[in-house]
Amino acid sequence: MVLSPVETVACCSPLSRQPLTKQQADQVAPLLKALADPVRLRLMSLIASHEGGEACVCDLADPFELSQPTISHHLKVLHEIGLLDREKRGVWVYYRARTEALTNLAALIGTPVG
Amino acid sequence: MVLSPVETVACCSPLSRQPLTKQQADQVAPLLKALADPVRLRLMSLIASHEGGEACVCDLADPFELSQPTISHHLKVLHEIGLLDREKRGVWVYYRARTEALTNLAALIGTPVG
DNA sequence: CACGCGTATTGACGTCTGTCAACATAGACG
DNA sequence: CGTCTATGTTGACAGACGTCAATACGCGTG
Repeated sequence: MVLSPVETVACCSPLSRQPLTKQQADQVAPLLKALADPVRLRLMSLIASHEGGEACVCDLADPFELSQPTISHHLKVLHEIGLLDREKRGVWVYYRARTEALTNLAALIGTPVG
Repeated sequence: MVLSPVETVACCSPLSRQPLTKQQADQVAPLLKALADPVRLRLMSLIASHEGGEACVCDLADPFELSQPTISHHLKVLHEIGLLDREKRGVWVYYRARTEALTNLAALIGTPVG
Protein backbone atom coordinates (compact mmCIF):
# COMPACT_ATOMS: atom_id res chain seq x y z
CA MET A 1 0.00 0.00 0.00
CA VAL A 2 1.22 3.44 -0.84
CA LEU A 3 0.90 6.13 1.79
CA SER A 4 0.72 9.86 1.22
CA PRO A 5 3.34 12.05 2.90
CA VAL A 6 0.97 13.05 5.70
CA GLU A 7 0.11 9.42 6.27
CA THR A 8 3.72 8.31 6.18
CA VAL A 9 4.83 10.87 8.70
CA ALA A 10 2.38 9.46 11.21
CA CYS A 11 3.98 6.05 11.01
CA CYS A 12 7.67 6.87 11.47
CA SER A 13 9.64 6.68 14.66
CA PRO A 14 11.30 9.93 15.67
CA LEU A 15 14.57 10.73 13.93
CA SER A 16 16.52 10.08 17.12
CA ARG A 17 14.95 6.68 17.69
CA GLN A 18 15.56 4.77 14.49
CA PRO A 19 17.04 5.49 11.06
CA LEU A 20 14.49 6.38 8.42
CA THR A 21 14.29 4.06 5.45
CA LYS A 22 14.84 5.48 2.01
CA GLN A 23 11.15 5.08 1.29
CA GLN A 24 10.12 6.91 4.44
CA ALA A 25 12.59 9.73 3.78
CA ASP A 26 11.40 10.07 0.20
CA GLN A 27 7.85 10.45 1.46
CA VAL A 28 8.50 12.80 4.36
CA ALA A 29 10.98 15.13 2.67
CA PRO A 30 8.36 16.72 0.37
CA LEU A 31 6.30 17.58 3.44
CA LEU A 32 9.23 19.45 4.94
CA LYS A 33 10.02 20.99 1.59
CA ALA A 34 6.52 22.40 1.46
CA LEU A 35 7.10 24.06 4.82
CA ALA A 36 10.65 25.12 4.05
CA ASP A 37 9.76 28.45 2.48
CA PRO A 38 9.39 31.69 4.43
CA VAL A 39 6.16 32.63 2.70
CA ARG A 40 4.57 29.20 3.19
CA LEU A 41 5.72 29.10 6.80
CA ARG A 42 3.98 32.41 7.44
CA LEU A 43 0.91 31.27 5.53
CA MET A 44 0.68 28.13 7.66
CA SER A 45 1.09 30.10 10.87
CA LEU A 46 -1.39 32.74 9.73
CA ILE A 47 -3.98 30.09 8.95
CA ALA A 48 -3.26 27.82 11.91
CA SER A 49 -3.36 30.69 14.39
CA HIS A 50 -6.34 32.36 12.75
CA GLU A 51 -9.67 32.32 14.48
CA GLY A 52 -11.23 28.91 13.98
CA GLY A 53 -8.04 27.50 12.48
CA GLU A 54 -9.05 28.67 9.05
CA ALA A 55 -8.65 31.75 6.91
CA CYS A 56 -9.93 33.22 3.68
CA VAL A 57 -7.44 33.96 0.93
CA CYS A 58 -8.49 37.58 1.19
CA ASP A 59 -7.10 37.58 4.75
CA LEU A 60 -3.86 36.01 3.62
CA ALA A 61 -2.75 38.10 0.70
CA ASP A 62 -2.46 41.43 2.53
CA PRO A 63 0.50 40.76 4.83
CA PHE A 64 2.74 39.87 1.89
CA GLU A 65 4.32 42.06 -0.71
CA LEU A 66 3.67 39.45 -3.33
CA SER A 67 1.34 39.11 -6.25
CA GLN A 68 -1.94 37.29 -5.77
CA PRO A 69 -0.97 34.44 -8.12
CA THR A 70 2.14 33.84 -6.07
CA ILE A 71 0.13 33.49 -2.86
CA SER A 72 -2.26 31.22 -4.72
CA HIS A 73 0.68 29.12 -5.86
CA HIS A 74 2.01 28.71 -2.32
CA LEU A 75 -1.41 27.77 -1.00
CA LYS A 76 -1.68 25.17 -3.71
CA VAL A 77 1.64 23.64 -2.71
CA LEU A 78 0.54 23.39 0.92
CA HIS A 79 -2.84 22.02 -0.08
CA GLU A 80 -1.52 19.40 -2.48
CA ILE A 81 0.95 18.03 0.05
CA GLY A 82 -1.87 17.71 2.58
CA LEU A 83 -1.03 20.43 5.07
CA LEU A 84 -4.05 22.57 4.20
CA ASP A 85 -7.68 21.73 3.58
CA ARG A 86 -9.51 23.81 1.03
CA GLU A 87 -13.17 24.77 1.07
CA LYS A 88 -15.04 27.10 -1.23
CA ARG A 89 -17.94 29.11 0.22
CA GLY A 90 -19.56 31.33 -2.30
CA VAL A 91 -16.97 33.65 -3.76
CA TRP A 92 -14.42 33.04 -1.05
CA VAL A 93 -12.05 30.15 -0.49
CA TYR A 94 -11.11 29.11 3.02
CA TYR A 95 -8.01 27.19 3.94
CA ARG A 96 -7.77 25.18 7.12
CA ALA A 97 -4.58 23.91 8.72
CA ARG A 98 -4.38 20.16 9.21
CA THR A 99 -2.97 20.30 12.68
CA GLU A 100 -2.64 16.52 13.03
CA ALA A 101 -0.23 16.59 10.09
CA LEU A 102 1.79 19.30 11.81
CA THR A 103 1.70 17.42 15.09
CA ASN A 104 2.84 14.18 13.48
CA LEU A 105 5.61 15.97 11.64
CA ALA A 106 6.74 17.55 14.89
CA ALA A 107 6.74 14.17 16.58
CA LEU A 108 8.93 12.81 13.81
CA ILE A 109 11.49 15.60 14.00
CA GLY A 110 11.86 15.88 17.73
CA THR A 111 11.15 13.31 20.33
CA PRO A 112 8.56 14.83 22.65
CA VAL A 113 10.32 16.63 25.46
CA GLY A 114 10.17 14.69 28.68
CA MET B 1 20.96 41.26 18.07
CA VAL B 2 20.91 38.79 15.26
CA LEU B 3 20.00 35.20 16.04
CA SER B 4 21.05 32.14 14.13
CA PRO B 5 18.31 29.86 12.77
CA VAL B 6 18.71 27.38 15.63
CA GLU B 7 18.52 30.23 18.11
CA THR B 8 15.52 31.80 16.43
CA VAL B 9 13.56 28.59 16.38
CA ALA B 10 13.84 28.35 20.15
CA CYS B 11 12.17 31.71 20.56
CA CYS B 12 9.09 31.35 18.37
CA SER B 13 5.63 30.44 19.45
CA PRO B 14 4.21 27.36 17.74
CA LEU B 15 2.73 27.93 14.30
CA SER B 16 -0.77 27.40 15.62
CA ARG B 17 -0.36 29.92 18.42
CA GLN B 18 0.72 33.09 16.72
CA PRO B 19 1.66 34.21 13.20
CA LEU B 20 5.37 34.17 12.50
CA THR B 21 6.90 37.50 11.61
CA LYS B 22 8.68 37.83 8.31
CA GLN B 23 11.99 37.93 10.16
CA GLN B 24 11.24 34.77 12.09
CA ALA B 25 10.09 32.95 8.97
CA ASP B 26 13.19 34.03 7.07
CA GLN B 27 15.34 32.60 9.85
CA VAL B 28 13.47 29.36 10.40
CA ALA B 29 12.83 28.40 6.77
CA PRO B 30 16.50 27.60 6.04
CA LEU B 31 16.48 25.17 8.95
CA LEU B 32 13.55 23.31 7.45
CA LYS B 33 15.12 23.53 4.02
CA ALA B 34 18.20 21.81 5.37
CA LEU B 35 16.03 18.96 6.60
CA ALA B 36 13.81 18.89 3.53
CA ASP B 37 15.94 16.51 1.52
CA PRO B 38 15.61 12.73 1.65
CA VAL B 39 19.34 12.17 1.95
CA ARG B 40 19.78 14.74 4.70
CA LEU B 41 16.75 13.41 6.56
CA ARG B 42 18.28 9.94 6.55
CA LEU B 43 21.66 11.32 7.54
CA MET B 44 20.11 13.14 10.49
CA SER B 45 18.21 10.06 11.61
CA LEU B 46 21.27 7.85 11.11
CA ILE B 47 23.37 10.14 13.25
CA ALA B 48 20.74 10.95 15.86
CA SER B 49 19.80 7.32 16.35
CA HIS B 50 23.40 6.09 16.23
CA GLU B 51 25.05 4.87 19.37
CA GLY B 52 26.08 7.86 21.44
CA GLY B 53 24.19 10.25 19.18
CA GLU B 54 27.19 10.58 16.91
CA ALA B 55 28.57 8.86 13.86
CA CYS B 56 31.71 8.80 11.76
CA VAL B 57 31.45 9.74 8.10
CA CYS B 58 32.68 6.26 7.30
CA ASP B 59 29.51 4.90 8.92
CA LEU B 60 27.32 7.25 6.94
CA ALA B 61 28.45 6.87 3.37
CA ASP B 62 27.70 3.17 3.01
CA PRO B 63 23.88 3.17 3.14
CA PHE B 64 23.67 5.59 0.22
CA GLU B 65 24.26 5.03 -3.44
CA LEU B 66 25.90 8.40 -3.71
CA SER B 67 29.41 9.62 -4.19
CA GLN B 68 31.48 10.53 -1.16
CA PRO B 69 31.61 14.25 -2.06
CA THR B 70 27.84 14.34 -2.22
CA ILE B 71 27.53 12.94 1.30
CA SER B 72 30.15 15.39 2.44
CA HIS B 73 28.16 18.19 0.86
CA HIS B 74 24.96 17.22 2.66
CA LEU B 75 26.78 16.93 5.99
CA LYS B 76 28.19 20.39 5.44
CA VAL B 77 24.72 21.81 4.85
CA LEU B 78 23.42 20.28 8.08
CA HIS B 79 26.51 21.42 9.97
CA GLU B 80 26.44 24.99 8.71
CA ILE B 81 22.79 25.45 9.60
CA GLY B 82 23.50 24.23 13.10
CA LEU B 83 21.81 20.84 13.11
CA LEU B 84 25.05 18.87 13.35
CA ASP B 85 28.17 19.34 15.41
CA ARG B 86 31.44 18.33 13.84
CA GLU B 87 34.49 16.93 15.56
CA LYS B 88 37.68 15.63 14.06
CA ARG B 89 39.47 12.81 15.82
CA GLY B 90 42.60 11.77 14.06
CA VAL B 91 41.74 10.79 10.53
CA TRP B 92 38.06 10.44 11.19
CA VAL B 93 35.35 13.05 11.47
CA TYR B 94 32.40 12.54 13.78
CA TYR B 95 29.08 14.30 13.45
CA ARG B 96 26.73 14.70 16.36
CA ALA B 97 23.06 15.62 16.15
CA ARG B 98 22.02 18.75 18.01
CA THR B 99 18.89 17.32 19.50
CA GLU B 100 17.86 20.57 21.20
CA ALA B 101 17.66 22.15 17.77
CA LEU B 102 15.45 19.30 16.57
CA THR B 103 13.33 19.53 19.69
CA ASN B 104 12.86 23.27 19.34
CA LEU B 105 12.00 22.90 15.68
CA ALA B 106 9.45 20.25 16.54
CA ALA B 107 7.94 22.53 19.17
CA LEU B 108 7.61 25.28 16.59
CA ILE B 109 5.89 23.10 14.02
CA GLY B 110 3.47 21.26 16.23
CA THR B 111 2.13 22.35 19.52
CA PRO B 112 3.09 19.64 22.00
CA VAL B 113 0.32 17.12 22.17
CA GLY B 114 -1.64 17.41 25.39
C1' DC C 1 59.61 12.58 4.43
C1' DA C 2 56.62 10.16 1.41
C1' DC C 3 52.77 7.58 0.94
C1' DG C 4 47.94 6.18 1.79
C1' DC C 5 43.52 6.87 3.46
C1' DG C 6 39.53 9.60 5.04
C1' DT C 7 37.31 13.74 4.16
C1' DA C 8 36.47 18.35 1.99
C1' DT C 9 36.46 21.68 -1.97
C1' DT C 10 35.85 23.13 -6.76
C1' DG C 11 33.65 23.46 -11.09
C1' DA C 12 30.23 21.97 -14.14
C1' DC C 13 25.67 20.32 -15.44
C1' DG C 14 20.72 19.49 -15.61
C1' DT C 15 16.70 20.11 -12.90
C1' DC C 16 13.68 22.27 -9.69
C1' DT C 17 11.59 26.49 -7.63
C1' DG C 18 9.75 31.21 -6.61
C1' DT C 19 8.07 34.96 -8.92
C1' DC C 20 5.42 37.76 -12.09
C1' DA C 21 2.39 39.30 -16.15
C1' DA C 22 -1.27 37.82 -18.68
C1' DC C 23 -5.17 35.30 -18.95
C1' DA C 24 -8.93 32.04 -17.41
C1' DT C 25 -12.66 30.52 -14.35
C1' DA C 26 -16.51 30.89 -11.43
C1' DG C 27 -20.05 32.71 -8.53
C1' DA C 28 -22.94 36.82 -7.10
C1' DC C 29 -25.63 40.55 -8.31
C1' DG C 30 -27.91 43.89 -10.87
C1' DC D 1 -27.28 37.85 -19.45
C1' DG D 2 -23.35 40.82 -18.63
C1' DT D 3 -20.28 42.56 -15.37
C1' DC D 4 -17.57 42.57 -11.23
C1' DT D 5 -14.87 40.43 -7.81
C1' DA D 6 -12.26 36.57 -5.85
C1' DT D 7 -9.29 33.06 -6.97
C1' DG D 8 -6.68 29.82 -9.96
C1' DT D 9 -3.81 28.59 -14.25
C1' DT D 10 -0.24 29.22 -17.77
C1' DG D 11 4.11 30.43 -19.59
C1' DA D 12 8.43 32.46 -18.96
C1' DC D 13 12.66 33.51 -16.56
C1' DA D 14 16.38 33.99 -13.17
C1' DG D 15 18.36 31.85 -9.36
C1' DA D 16 18.95 27.91 -6.22
C1' DC D 17 19.92 22.95 -5.64
C1' DG D 18 21.60 17.99 -5.95
C1' DT D 19 24.91 15.42 -8.10
C1' DC D 20 29.35 13.91 -9.90
C1' DA D 21 34.40 13.87 -11.57
C1' DA D 22 38.52 15.78 -10.50
C1' DT D 23 41.31 17.61 -7.23
C1' DA D 24 42.96 19.21 -2.73
C1' DC D 25 43.77 18.85 2.22
C1' DG D 26 45.38 16.61 6.60
C1' DC D 27 46.82 13.30 9.43
C1' DG D 28 48.64 8.76 10.75
C1' DT D 29 52.15 5.25 9.49
C1' DG D 30 56.02 3.16 7.58
